[in-house]
Amino acid sequence: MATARQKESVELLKAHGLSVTGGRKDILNLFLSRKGALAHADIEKKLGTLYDRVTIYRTLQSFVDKGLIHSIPTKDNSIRYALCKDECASGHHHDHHIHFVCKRCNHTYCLDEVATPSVKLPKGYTVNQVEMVVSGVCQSCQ
Amino acid sequence: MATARQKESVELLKAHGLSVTGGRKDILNLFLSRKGALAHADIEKKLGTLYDRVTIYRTLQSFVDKGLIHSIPTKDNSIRYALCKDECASGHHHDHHIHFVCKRCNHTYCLDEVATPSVKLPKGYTVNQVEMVVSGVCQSCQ
DNA sequence: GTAACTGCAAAATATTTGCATCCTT
DNA sequence: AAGGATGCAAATATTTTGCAGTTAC
Repeated sequence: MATARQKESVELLKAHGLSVTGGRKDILNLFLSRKGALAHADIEKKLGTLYDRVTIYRTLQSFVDKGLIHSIPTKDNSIRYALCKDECASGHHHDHHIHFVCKRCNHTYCLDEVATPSVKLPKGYTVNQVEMVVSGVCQSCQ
Repeated sequence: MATARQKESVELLKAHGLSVTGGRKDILNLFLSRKGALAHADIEKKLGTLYDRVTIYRTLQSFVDKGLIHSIPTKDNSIRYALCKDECASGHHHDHHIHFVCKRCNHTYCLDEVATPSVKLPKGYTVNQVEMVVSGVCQSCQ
């Protein structure tokens, strides 16, 4: 299992044009193992002092640039990131799914099975991207 | 005009249980005059050194607490605030409208006339609040 | 071997807290 | 007069930048 994940993360990194290093594997594994979004602070907490805080910043930025993860808008000044699905190309994020934030456990999930509903805007607006964040109580916390 | 707005802001503050001070009137007037959302940094820029940065933080927090403004989730760690409509009670925000962020001018608007579409979540999720942020090009920037 | 990644130090920025003073009610 | 708002100083936290050493390819 751990080995399978190791292989998966290496493949993912390569597929996105990122060189494979220990830090990147570890951080990517966090995303792969934990089905949910992670903020910079979460990653720092999980990995302890294994890597420098700066490295985590730069790693997350590279991941976003190469389309491996996407950021989720929040109301609390702590951007959360989640793995992209295959449709996300480098620098071109298609977040067609909605995000769910649980008020109890504070986890953020990508609900890939729920598509973003379409919106009709007033005349004159060009729509480029739609973000939807739903908050409430998740399955595990009911 | 300026007088009318003065009166309006005083009324609004009182109606929300906030004591009326110069700083609060000035900050609220910014929201009333500029039809769009403001981040902390915007306010600081507009008001110069008139008020301490700390005062702006605390003022915005009071406004949110009392239901005068609401925060809009962003992807860039700079929370933006916008005036609430009447439905927003103290500590109880009903943001039934969607938000629009223009990629050109970077302004954020509340599109009050566009209701948030309803979403159907998988079994087990309780929906509490729905946030929708659309990015694209606004009317003025077309 | 070269380009890219990393850690460390430090700068720049953002946010919070405590306290004394002043203002609103 | 009393409670709350403000300014200032300072503590904390967050993010960015530069550079030298190391590593992936």
